[in-house]
Amino acid sequence: MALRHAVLAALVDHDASGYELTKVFDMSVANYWYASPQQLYAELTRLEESGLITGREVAQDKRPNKRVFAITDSGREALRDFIDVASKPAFIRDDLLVKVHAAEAGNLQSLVDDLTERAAHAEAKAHRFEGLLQILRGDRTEAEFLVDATRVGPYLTGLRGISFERENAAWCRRAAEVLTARIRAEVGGTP
Amino acid sequence: MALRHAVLAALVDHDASGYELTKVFDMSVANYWYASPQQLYAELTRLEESGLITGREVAQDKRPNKRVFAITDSGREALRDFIDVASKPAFIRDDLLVKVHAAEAGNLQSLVDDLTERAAHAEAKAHRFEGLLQILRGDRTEAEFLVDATRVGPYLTGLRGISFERENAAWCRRAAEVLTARIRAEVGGTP
DNA sequence: CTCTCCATGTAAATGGTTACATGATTCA
DNA sequence: TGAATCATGTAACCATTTACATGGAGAG
Repeated sequence: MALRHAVLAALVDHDASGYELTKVFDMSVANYWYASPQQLYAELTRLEESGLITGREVAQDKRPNKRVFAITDSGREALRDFIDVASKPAFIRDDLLVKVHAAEAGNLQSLVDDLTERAAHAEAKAHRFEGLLQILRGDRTEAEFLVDATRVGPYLTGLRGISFERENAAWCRRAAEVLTARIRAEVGGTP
Repeated sequence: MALRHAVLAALVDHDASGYELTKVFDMSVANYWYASPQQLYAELTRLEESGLITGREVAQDKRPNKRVFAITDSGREALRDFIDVASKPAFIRDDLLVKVHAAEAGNLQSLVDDLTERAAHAEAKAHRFEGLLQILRGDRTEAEFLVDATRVGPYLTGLRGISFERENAAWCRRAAEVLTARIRAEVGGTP
C-alpha cells in the first residue's frame, strides 16, 4: 500500500481534515502523488482503524463539522519502518508517451495539440511549485535553507516536482516541434 | 485501460510473442511503461479476443512453440482513436519521494543509501536508453534523423526516458548530499 | 438563482502486483 | 548439477478510477 504512506507523510507536519488533505494533495503533495477525495476519505478511515492516525470531530460555525486527523506514535513508527526498507524504481506511465510512441499510426495534428496543451500545463505546475518553495524558504537562500531548516523533506520533493514538470514541458514542446515539421513536410510533399 | 494501448504501440513496428514483448517492455517501452510478464500474457489474450491483434502459432526447433501477435486493422483504428482524445497529465507516484517528504521522521542514513542506489540505477538506465537511440539513428545526427526517419515516435519517447532518468539521478544525488550534511551536523552537535 | 466552496462518503469497475505453477534447453 | 533463458499461464489480492449521492453557506 502506497497512498497509505503518502497520507502519513502529509500528516507529519500538520494535522488535517479529509477536505484539507484534498487541497494538500492538489498542492504540495502533488509533486509526487495524486489521490482523489474519495480515495483519501477511504484511506483515512482505514488508517484510523489501524490506529496509525486519530480523528477528532471539530464543530464549526456556519460550516459543516469536520474530522481532523493527527498521526499517532504508531503511525510515526510505520513511517520509520517504511523509510527503512529500500524501494523499487518507479516508472513514468504516461498515456501521452504511449501516443507519441505510436505517433505515425494516428493523426499528427491532434497529437501536437495534446503536446502543446500539456507543455502549458506542466509549465504552470512548475511555476506554482516554485512559488511554494519560495514561501518555504522565506528570506533565506536555498543553500541556507537546506542547512538551517528543521524540515527539508517537503522542499526536496518540491525540487523534484519542479524539475519533472520543466523537463516535461521542454520535451512536449520539442516533440510538438518535430511532429509539426513532419506535418509540413507531408503536406508539402516529399521533393 | 492503459496497458492495452502500450501493447498496441509496441506492436506497431514489429510483430512479437508474449515473451518477446516482456523483453521490449524491459527495454524500449521501459521509457514510459512497465508491465510484468503475467500482465502482458493476460492483456494479449484480451486483445486477441477483442480482435485488435491476431496471434499465430510458430513452431520452433529445440524451443517451446510461441504465439506471435500482429496488430490488426481494427487495432490500428483503436490506436488512432486513442491518439485523438486528449489525455490527462500523469503523476510521478514514487515511494522514494514519499520517503524524502517524511525524511525527518525516519532514519536519514538508510534514506541516503536508498537515494544513492537509485541514482546509480537511474544513471545506468539513462545510459542504456542512449545506446538504443544511437542504434536507431545510425550514422545520422539527431536533427537529421528526426527529419528523415520514417518513424520517430520511439526515438522521441526515448529522449523523454533519458531526461527523466538523468534528472532522477541528479535529484537523488542532491537529496543524498543535503541529508548527509544534516547527518553530520546532527552528529557534530549544533554549535 | 446559480455557481463555487465546504464537507463527506458509497459502490462498481478497472488496472496492477505478488505468489504460485510448469517444463524443456543451453551454458558453465 | 545448478542456473539462466525460452515460453506461457492461473489465482488472489491490492490499488486506483469513475460514477453516483447529499446538503448548507456565501458570492455575484
